[in-house]
Amino acid sequence: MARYWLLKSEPSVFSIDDLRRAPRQTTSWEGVRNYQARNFLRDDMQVGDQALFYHSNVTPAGIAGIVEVVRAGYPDHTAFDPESRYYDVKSDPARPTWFMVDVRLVRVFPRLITLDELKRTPGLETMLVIRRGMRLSVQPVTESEWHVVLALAGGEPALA
DNA sequence: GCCAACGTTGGC
DNA sequence: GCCAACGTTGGC
Repeated sequence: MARYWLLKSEPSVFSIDDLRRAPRQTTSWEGVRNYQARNFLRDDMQVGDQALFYHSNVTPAGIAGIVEVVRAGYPDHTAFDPESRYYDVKSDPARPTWFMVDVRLVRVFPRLITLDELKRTPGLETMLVIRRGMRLSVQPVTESEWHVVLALAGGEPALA
């Protein structure tokens, strides 16, 4: 049973356009350094799960499209690379602390679904991403929330 | 750039 | 284990 997720990325670091131009429109979701998010990546995300691609720390913030998990959790090797911005001196390759998944672009929405719009949409009242102070960068999304968001995106799928 | 909210660290 | 200090996130 596929699950639904929301993945945050700052577009100045990695945007949905970057993913669209990436080889095979696939990327590793590296650099998550929060334990709760790590647990989702390591333990819960499965091949075939789909995720909303959320642009954070930008005006306006919002959902830009959909990705699909194509590889389940595996160690985030950037934690072992001193040259990486995600290097973590305390992460032991023999017992990795941090994990990542691979995702492939499924769809770019014809327009950004803004955070403000999410907040005003019936059916999304308890969606995690609209919660004040919610910093979790990997979040579960319920099936009903998923369908409401896709209805907002509207129209025919804008395929990647 | 500001700053509130949050997660982590580390002294005790 | 407590909790103040600190660094980061992320909306605005």
